[in-house]
Amino acid sequence: MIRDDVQRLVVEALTAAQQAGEIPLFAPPEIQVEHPARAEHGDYSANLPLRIQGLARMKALEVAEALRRHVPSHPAVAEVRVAPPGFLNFYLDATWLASQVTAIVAEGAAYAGSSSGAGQRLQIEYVSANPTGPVHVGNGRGAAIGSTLARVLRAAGYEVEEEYYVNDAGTQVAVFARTLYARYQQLFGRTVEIPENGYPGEYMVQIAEQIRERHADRFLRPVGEEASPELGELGIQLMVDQIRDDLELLRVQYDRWFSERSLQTEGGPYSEVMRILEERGHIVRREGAVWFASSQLGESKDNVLIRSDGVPTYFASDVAYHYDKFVLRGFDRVIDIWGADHQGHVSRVKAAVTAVGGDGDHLDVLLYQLVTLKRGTEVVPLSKRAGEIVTLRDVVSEVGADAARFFFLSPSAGSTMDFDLELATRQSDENPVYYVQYAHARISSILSRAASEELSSEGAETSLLTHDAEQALLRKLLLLPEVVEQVVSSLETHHLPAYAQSLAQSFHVFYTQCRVITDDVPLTKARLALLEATRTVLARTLELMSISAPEQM
RNA sequence: GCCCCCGUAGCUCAGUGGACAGAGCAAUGGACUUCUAAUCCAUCGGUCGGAGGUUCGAAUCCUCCCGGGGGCGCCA
Repeated sequence: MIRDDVQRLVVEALTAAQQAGEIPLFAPPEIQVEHPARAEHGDYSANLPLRIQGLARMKALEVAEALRRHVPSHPAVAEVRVAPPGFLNFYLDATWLASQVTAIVAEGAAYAGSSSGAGQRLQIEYVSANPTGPVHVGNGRGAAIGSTLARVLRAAGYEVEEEYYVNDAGTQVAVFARTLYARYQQLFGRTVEIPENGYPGEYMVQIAEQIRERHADRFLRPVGEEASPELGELGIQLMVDQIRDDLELLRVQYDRWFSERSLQTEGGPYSEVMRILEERGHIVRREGAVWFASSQLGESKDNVLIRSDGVPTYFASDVAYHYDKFVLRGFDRVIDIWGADHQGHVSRVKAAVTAVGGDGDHLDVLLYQLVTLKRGTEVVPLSKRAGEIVTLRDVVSEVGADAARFFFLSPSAGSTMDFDLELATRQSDENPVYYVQYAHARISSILSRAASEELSSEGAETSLLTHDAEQALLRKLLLLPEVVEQVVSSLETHHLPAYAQSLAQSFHVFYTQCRVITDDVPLTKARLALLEATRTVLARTLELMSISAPEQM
């Protein structure tokens, strides 16, 4: 991408200036090239002179002047200027800029891809909500972030596997099974209370009904006896099916659903990690429990792996699960996306990964702040145990997958977000996703009209694209590869909706100021080429977020 | 008490070492006989929570304080 070229020019200029004896010899720091905030400062800016003024024992402006004299010529760069207090500013060539539309259209759906992750296998795990209830709005945020990140990382060349970790073991599942059996018995007229800390939600009744429909009274046992384990398993399976369906409504699909219970088979990952930890001296026994001696590894405390009642903790499963990811399946990188309430879990999992033979530094845990659901100013409780359960399905069916995804992706993961149902269901121009999609529909409309008039961009003379609005749009088109790279390196997906909005804005301004189809055939051709490039980039941006790009609205 | 995240325009949020702090929405005033007005243009709006410090340069880094959220050895 062009920014890398500019960076290279700066490096070459420094080397040449040093060889010419105009700047003393020293190893240069990292070269930073950025977009100046103000257009008058050019398209790209290097702060190198300011950063090396001390090393060079020269004034920054003198350094900048020396560098400027040695910047090699480049077809994309029209001019290089020195600006106080010591910036080196690069101005793109208008004709070169316009010529990029051809390159963009040629790349098509592959535009802004790269090979920076080529050859690396990456696993990304997200949502992984307990299968004891439907996924809620907060899970939706993790789902949108995770699935988008997976797409972007694939675009950057990583071999990505998306996974959902099904917590089908442990106490919550047992409580789920007891609740289900109570509901099931109720369907047959028995007066049975659901367990005290069970799951009161209506969905449990529906699952019980599904089971009754398929299996009639097969799971009914004499009064007072416990349910057959099979009933609980069946219930979990039905719950997982529903979670899968709900997530698909948000256009989220996994490569694999990984069962927690599968870790605990004889000689499986769970017993394997316990053996490894024991061998390496990371186990202590105290107060009847088995602990991971993480305080020896710099953690603030030890953590329980097996409770005094003999039941392994969630943490123990997680260690086994990450052992499976890193050691057994050999992923080069692993990304976990968790709600911020799991924050305390991060460092101990990393420590454990390293302790069982992986590398905790190859694990990135992305935390997103929880979502506050609102109706206007009123806060709606999300808890699975509260009376009103607002599921992800409810929200998606109200506002649509496009708007839901755009909403979830817009704020940075570290910011808490309010999801206002009232605002999101209002399908008005306040909703930014329509603004972006409308740009795509407008472009499609013009292109189809051009096609019907047998006009095309073939043989377009792109150098005619000199209007300010055209040039601004062109600059925006060139930005997507940088945005993608930023998402890859920061794992922050919120840059995508922001970019989509600013790209749409540049297009709408262009649309207002420049008529595409006119009697001026050469200009019409050039502008059709620009439209094709814009549609390519806009569609690509939306596709990375799994948001649809409508032909008409 | 300790740890993590957040605090930026009326609201929702970008910007996390660069040049005079931005966007959307809201508010106010304009623009359609023209390829989609779900659009565009203009105006209004900020002691960047507070105080010190580091730096050529701080919303950004460091220290302390205030406010909101989350977490802290046998829940997940």
